[in-house]
Parts: sequence; C-alpha cells; structure tokens
Amino acid sequence: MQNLFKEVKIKLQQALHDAFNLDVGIDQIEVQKTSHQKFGHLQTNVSLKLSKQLRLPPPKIGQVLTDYLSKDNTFSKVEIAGPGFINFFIHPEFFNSTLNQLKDDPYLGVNVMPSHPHVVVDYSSPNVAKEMHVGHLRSTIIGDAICRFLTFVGWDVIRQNHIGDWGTQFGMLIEYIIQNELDIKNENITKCYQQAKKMFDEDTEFAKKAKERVVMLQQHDEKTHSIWEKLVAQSEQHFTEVYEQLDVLLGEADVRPESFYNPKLQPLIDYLQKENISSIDQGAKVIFLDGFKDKDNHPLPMLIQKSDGGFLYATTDLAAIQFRIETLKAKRVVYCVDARQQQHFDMLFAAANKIGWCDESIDLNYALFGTILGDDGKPFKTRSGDTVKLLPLISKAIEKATTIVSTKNPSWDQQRVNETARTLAVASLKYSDLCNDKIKNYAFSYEKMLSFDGNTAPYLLNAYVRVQSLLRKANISMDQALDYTLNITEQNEIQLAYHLVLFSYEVETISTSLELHRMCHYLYQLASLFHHFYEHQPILRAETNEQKESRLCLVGISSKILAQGLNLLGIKTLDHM
RNA sequence: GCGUCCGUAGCUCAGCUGGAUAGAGCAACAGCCUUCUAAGCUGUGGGUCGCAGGUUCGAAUCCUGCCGGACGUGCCA
Repeated sequence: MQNLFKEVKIKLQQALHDAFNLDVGIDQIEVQKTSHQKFGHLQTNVSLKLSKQLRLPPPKIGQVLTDYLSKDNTFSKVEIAGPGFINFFIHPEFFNSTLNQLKDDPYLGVNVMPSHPHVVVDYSSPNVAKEMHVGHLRSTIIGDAICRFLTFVGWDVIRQNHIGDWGTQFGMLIEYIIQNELDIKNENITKCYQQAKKMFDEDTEFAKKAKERVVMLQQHDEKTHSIWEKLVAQSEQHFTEVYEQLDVLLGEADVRPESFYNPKLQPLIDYLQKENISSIDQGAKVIFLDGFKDKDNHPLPMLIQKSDGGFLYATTDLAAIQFRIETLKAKRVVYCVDARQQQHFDMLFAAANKIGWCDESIDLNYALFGTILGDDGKPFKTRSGDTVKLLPLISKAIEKATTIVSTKNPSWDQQRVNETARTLAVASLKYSDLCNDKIKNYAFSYEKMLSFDGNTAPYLLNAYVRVQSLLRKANISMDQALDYTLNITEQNEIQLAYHLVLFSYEVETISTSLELHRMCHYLYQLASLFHHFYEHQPILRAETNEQKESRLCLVGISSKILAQGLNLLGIKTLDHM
C-alpha cells in the first residue's frame, strides 16, 4: 500500500506527463498536508516550482492540472488557490476503502522492507559496580523505542548493551574488597566504590596496589578474577531489575561488555601501526583524522593507546565498530548516546572510514539526546546534589501514580491499583522523555508527566481506555468492531479517518529520521481527534444500525493504531483506569 | 580561540526536504454532565519566531555575521 502523499505525487506525475508532456522525478514533486482545513487535505506547489521551466504563469499551470485531476474520483474537489497552490479535498469514499483495507493489515499500512538487513542499536550501557542512574534513563528509553520501530519496519535488530565492566576502576575496587576481606553479597558496592576511589586518590600505597591489581585482573589471576566475576554478576542482576521495571527489551543476551573486546585491542593497535593508519605522537598511539582541531587549532587526533600502554574508550569503541560491521554484518549502526559525545563518535566514524571497514552502503549514525534538567534548569540531581538513582526514581513515579489511581478508583483492590499505577508511571516516564525533540535538554517533572491534561501519557491512555469501555458497552471485541464496514460521512469522522491514514507515513519517516517525538505528536493529535469525534457523534445510539457499526469500526481502527503507536514507543496500554 | 547544539506566547514545547493568517498544552477567564468514563469537550485573551543582513514569487525554516546559553576541545568515560 502506498502512503497517501506518494499516491498523489504519482497522480501529479502522470498529469504533468499527459498535460504538458513533461517528465518529472517523483522526488521533485512536493505534496504536503494543508495548513488549514479550509484548504482541503493536501496541497502541492508544483505549479509554482515548474513555472520557469514550463514558461507559464503558475495559475495557468494550476488550472490545467486542476481540470485534469478533477476527473479523479480520489478527490471530491481540486482547486487552485493563493499564488498557484493546488488544494486537494479527499473523497470520503477514498478513506472508507483505504481504511477498510488497512484494518486487516498487521502493519497498518506501513511498507515493510522486503529484505531484513542487520542494524545494531547501541544503548543503555551502564557500568558494573555502579547503580544505574538518571544518566542512563534516556539512552535506555530512546534506544528501546528505536529498536521497536526498526523491528516493525523490517530491520533485523541486534541490540548491544555495551556495559562498562573493565578498566582501572576495577583494580581499586577489587583491591579494596580484598584488603577489607569483604563479602560482596553483603556490601553496598556503590559505597565500596566511593571508598576505594577516595583511598586511590589519597593513599599512594593503595593506588600502587590498585594498579597492580588491574594487571592481575588482565592476567586472569584466579582470586582477582573471581571477585570481578561476582561483581559483574551482581550488577547484571541489578540491570535486569531496572529493565524489567521499565519494560524494555534488553536482556542478558544483548550484553556485549567492554571486556569482550579486551583481547582484540592489542592486535588491533598492532594492525593499525603496521598499516600506517595510526602513528605515535607525544608518546601515545593516535589516528589523525581530517577536520578535527584542538583548542590551539592544531590537528586533534583520536587517542587509541596511552603512552603507558593503556587503552582508552576510543580503543574499545573502535574494536566494537569493527565487530559490528564485520562479524554482526551490520548495514546500519545507531548509537543512542548523550549529545556531549558527538565529537567522539564523529571521530569514531571517520576512523572506521579511514581504516576501510565501511563503504557508503553502511550507515553509521547516532541518536543524540540532551540532558535531563531539574526545576532549577540545571542537570537533575537530588536535593543534596547527588545523582538520582533509577530504581528510587521509578518507585517515586509509581508512588505518585498509585495515589492518582486509587483516588479515582476507590473500590479497586490494592493489587489492581498497583498494577495500573505501575503501567501508568512507566508510560509517563517514557512518554515525557520521548515527546520532545531528543537533541534538546528537557525539564523533568513528576507532576507534568502524570498530568491528564495536555500531551501526556495519561491523556493518551485515557483515550484508549474510553475506547475499551465503549466496546465493552457494545458487548463486542476489537476484532468484531473491525469486522464491520466503515462508511464515514461526517466532518469529524473524516478528520479522524484522514489522520489514521497517515500512520504509515509517520512510521516510515521516523524509521529513517529517528524523530521519535513525531510519533508522540501524531498520537496526541489522534487522541484529540478521537475525543472530538466521541463527544460529537453518538456511537452506540447512532441513528441507523449501519452508522453504529461504521462508527464502532472507526473506533476500533483508532484504538488499534493508538495501541500500535504506543507499543512502538515501548508503552503499554490499559483497559481500565 | 575553534567546534557542536540550543534560543518560537508568562511557562513547557510542536512547526518535516522553504509555502497561504506561526500552532498545542499548562496557567488565566467564560461555557457544557437525567445521555457511550467530565481524567473529557467548546470558546476568549496572549507572538517584533534572539538581532541584523542575504537568497527567493515566498523565510521561524536555507546562507552569512553578531548577541545570549549549554556542551566539547590529546593520554577520564
């Protein structure tokens, strides 16, 4: 099924050919939504664009095209307007037939890729021996939604959780644990880590031992390695708990930690040296890349091995990108990372190109996001200035949602309240993060995200709940509603139907651009149009049975698309609230 | 200094590859529940799109230069 824009473009292409003997590429024809209902549904500016080429004034071109296209029964009206726009009014019959087809399509009109190329999505990436905190929230939520979109349109998605489980910090932590004879099962590892860090900075003797411990870890010293393994296992348990709480897809199979790449680093460095891709500068091994400058305007290289022989995060990222391209056969790689890392990844991609791992057919990209801010406009912290841990943050959202749900439904038992509140809280956390352009910083607020007014998860879920309630009252399932024949006639039915037809276009656009907030705005608009329709058209009390069935069908399609859209964002729906 | 990103209503934000009179929500005010969940709907007020040029039939959008803010800028990640 073509999306509506493309369908109209093809018609225009044909019209230009027939009327002016002019062949124009489909990509050069612009068709867009009108800015105003009174201008119809779609408009094109081709007559303005082609005026010079055809050596005719825009209104003249517009008139010819309008006469030609008026015969097409897709449109109820085609008119020229303003300086030469052509406005298209779509015939309700078109919406009826399109939606009657779409309702049985599991992909809801979305064009699914015929082949299933591999895409690697790198996201979440917490660190072992540290609790997950607010800094991991956006990567986890955004990455999860991206995976869901890409899977839906046909990519073979390979999730990669690049866990930080290696490096000097483990030397000091393990040394601290051994010296104090601690059993890590009974310890707060975050506190141990802070203590170890403090000693490392203050006590030179301890620092020396910690550095020796790093070497022992790398050499697989049995005692050292077994403590490390326990630390990793304990942390992974914590990560799993967070992922379950957030309903994200990440599991143990998606973990590919830094330590996995460790054996590959020295051979990689040797290879790059041998091939003269890297060089030695100021005692360190580096790759010089065009276009990167330091603060003195000198060439800024990517540092891949320190002068003491140690590796850096660029080294591991380099090994990882090679693995993803060569072993995982990725045709596309998406890094869901903080915008502050942009330059690092620009260098990484440039290096991958320079080394020759990828050609133009491989799309290396990032989904950059801004910082979560508190009420004060500064990075979100606790009152005492500490980083906000994820589990308490989720708990607090659930707690606030519980109050809201139990107030509204005093007769519900505790379990029902808890389950509903959990879904509502997680939906709110995710939606408030996803609904703004991700490159921008955003202000975190429990009150706003849990509000039923405006562009929020509760508002959308409520629209869905009203639909479910309606279907219960009609005593039919959603599938039964979809079996009815759609036959819309009223203005607010047409507005809603028009919006529903555009779902496929939105999904396809987002799968390329990764502008997840577009889906939020699409769904918000869908919910508004639905509420509008619901308030103004009787459904169960429609005048005729045919009208009632048509409206139930429209309700069914609306709810199906609403649920699918939310699902792509990683948000679960509710039947009652 | 250089680089990246951001600047749209009092507040939080949309505005896609340039298109007609720049849109939502919150907050403020005024209406609508014997009638499908009023956690909803309807209406009113509120703007030199940071500033100045340029390109264009046409600029919030593209280009250049400023102003303001955030971040980055070789041995942390």
